Parts: sequence; C-alpha cells; structure tokens
Amino acid sequence: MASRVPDQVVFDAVLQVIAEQGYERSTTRSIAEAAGINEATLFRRFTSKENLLRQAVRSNFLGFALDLDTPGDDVAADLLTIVNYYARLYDTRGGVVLTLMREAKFSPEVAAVLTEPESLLGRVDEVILHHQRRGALVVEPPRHTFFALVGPLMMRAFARRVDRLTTQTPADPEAVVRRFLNGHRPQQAP
Amino acid sequence: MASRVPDQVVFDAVLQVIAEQGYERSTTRSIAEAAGINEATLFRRFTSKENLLRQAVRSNFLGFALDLDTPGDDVAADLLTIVNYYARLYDTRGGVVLTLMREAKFSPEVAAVLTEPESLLGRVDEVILHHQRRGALVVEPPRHTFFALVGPLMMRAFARRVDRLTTQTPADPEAVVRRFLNGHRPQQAP
DNA sequence: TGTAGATGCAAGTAAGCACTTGCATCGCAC
DNA sequence: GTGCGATGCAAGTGCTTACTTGCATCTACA
Repeated sequence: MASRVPDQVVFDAVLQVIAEQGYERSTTRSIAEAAGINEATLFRRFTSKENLLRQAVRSNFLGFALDLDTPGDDVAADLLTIVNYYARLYDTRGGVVLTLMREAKFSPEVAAVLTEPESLLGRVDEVILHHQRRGALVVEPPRHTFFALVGPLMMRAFARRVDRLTTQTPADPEAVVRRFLNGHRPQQAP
Repeated sequence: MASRVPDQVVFDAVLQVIAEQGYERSTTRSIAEAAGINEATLFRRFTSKENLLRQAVRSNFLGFALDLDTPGDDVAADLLTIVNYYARLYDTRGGVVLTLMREAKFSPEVAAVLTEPESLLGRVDEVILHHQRRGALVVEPPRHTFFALVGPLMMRAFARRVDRLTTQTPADPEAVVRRFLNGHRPQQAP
C-alpha cells in the first residue's frame, strides 16, 4: 500500500538532519519530525536507524554517476571530469558526505553503509594511473595525486560548514585543474 | 597535594582516546581507564568531560607555537613554515585535530574548546595577504589560498585514518610548497 | 606515629536514546 | 458501507552515559 509520505521524502530528511547534526547526534525522533511522520512509523517502515541511512544513501547515489569509463589522451579533460564531479557532490551533498566520512572511522554502522560509494575511488585511481603511465603526471601513489587534486576543494567544502570566516564562493573546477597541473607535470623546470 | 597520576598523563590519554573514538563516543570510563585512574577521580579533579577536554587541548597547544611574526620577502620560505607546522601537527596530533574540527560543527561543547587554536589561522591569513600585496601570490580570499596550500596535506592525514588503501608516507613539505607555487603565481604563462 | 587530603571502589541517580507495543483512526479497494 | 493495512499517539522497555556519593584505603608530611 502506498505510504502517506513517500520514501524519497524521508530519505531527503535523513540526509539533511545528518548533515546538520551528524549521525550519532541525530535522533530518530528528530528525523521523524523532519520527515513529517511518526517515529513509530519510521521503525515500522525502515526497521532500524542504520538501515534507514543505508537506504537513503543508496537511493541518493543512484542518480550520481561518474562518467569515467574510458580515459583518453587529454589529462586536463579527465581531471576536469573528476573535479567537476566532486565539486558538484560537495556542493549538493557536502554536509552528509563529509559527515559520514568522518564518522565512518568510529562507527562500523556508518562504515558499512559507505562501501558502495567508495568503489568510485577505485575508478579514479585507474584514470590517474593511466595518465601516469602516459607520462602526463608525476608518478606517485594515485591516492596522493587524488588528494592533491581534490584536497583544496574538499577542504573548502569542509570548512564552509565549520568556519564562518571562509568565503562561500564555490571553487572554479577549471582553475583547480590548471593550477594542479602546473605543479604535477613531470620533469618540470626548477 | 600532588596527584598520583600527573595531569599531563591524563591529558595525553584524553587526546589519544578522542583521536581513536571521537569525542562523543569516548566515554569518561574509557578515558579514566586509559589514564590509569578511577572515573570518580576524573570528575573530582577535572569537574566535567568538557572541562577535561579544554584543559587537555590548552596544555597541548602551549608547546606548539607557529613562528610567523615577521613575514619577509621570500614567499616560499614563509609558506614552507606554514606547511611544516601543519605537517608536524597532523603527524603528531592529526587524529585529535581532525576529529575535533569535525565534531566542533555539531557540538557547542567542542567548538567552545577550539577557539584558542583557531586564532592561529588569523596570523596565517595575514602572511598570505602580505604576499598577495607584494604580488607574489594570486589575489583571492586568504582562506582559499590556505586550503589550496594545506588541503592536499590535510586530506592525506585525514584519509590516513579512515582509508587503509592510502599510503602512510608523510608528505614532503618542500614539494607541497613548490607545486603549490607553480599554480599560484600571478600572471603565469598559459 | 598521626592526620589530612587525595584516591579507589561500588553503588546509585537522572537523563537520553533506539526501539516496541497497544489502540484508535484514517484512507482506499471491493 | 465494510474490511484491511498503514498511520498517529502515548506510554513504556532496556541500555548507555555523564556525573555523584559514601566509605575504606593510601600517601605525604608534621
């Protein structure tokens, strides 16, 4: 039977509340209130808090694909794809993503939920390795390259939610890639 | 009267436990156990969990000064000072620092404790502004420059504690500064 | 040696939390 | 209209946690 409040509305409420409060601090009561349903109904429909988060994350990342399957000869273009993806992700879902990343370390519950989105990083690694082999990037562990590329972006999104002195302007992905490449082309001039 | 277990030992235990568990998950019982004292003694000596954290943070940042008072004509040297400082901070206290940064957003308790260490960022801002005026750095909000500089470093320290695929090698501060400058000198060649 | 203050120990208090349950109600298919 | 399944409501259960308390014990210092 159809529910009065559709699942997707509840999922959005979950992610919003968690973005604001963190997973541990966000109570099922406040989630239910934000979703506009009763707390008991929440458990009847989604069984547990962990399962609720899992379904919310899954349903939310379904429409958020990274188109990276065939890395080409253009480093800048491929890196721009990656940076664009994360810029969009942090702009729309930055609160949840960073919150969950942090809490995953302490909470096996949260960590279990994040395995699916994490598989994405594997594909990013492959693109970076591809361009390292082509001689277009400094050879180093691909995660290092990734953090040097996306680090400035992530830190700004991260800080935007903590530090009110930080400007709210979103980063320009093309500038990020250009500046990154100026520092990470191999055999650069001293 | 002298305590059986000196304060500094308790403070180290607090920061260690919080680094591993996060502030909210770390119970006063586990902190007491790690410090080798009784939980009741913990409250008799330090009043509350929040006050305990405050004293621990304060006593720990006292010996951790950033020597930045007189920015000079050498951008690279001043940036290296900053990067070295944060590299050292994240290597020795990375777990606590990043944990507290994240939790500060949700917990007024934690946020209140972090005001002192945050004043450091103001001095970093001034150094960046100084070199922007000298024409040695792209003109932009200083926090943006800061995140572009330290972001790669922080993300690696951050990920090192979450993601076991990330290499444990600490970053090389000189390489970080060199690569950063290649992307952030004004009027660069296309 | 004697004493005061700090500690350990064990039990307890009060609050918040995820999750449950019983019952009245509401909306929809027939 | 009637019945059924999903909902709202209110109360409750059991657990964890920060924090307290009363008492025995230890240690430093006179």
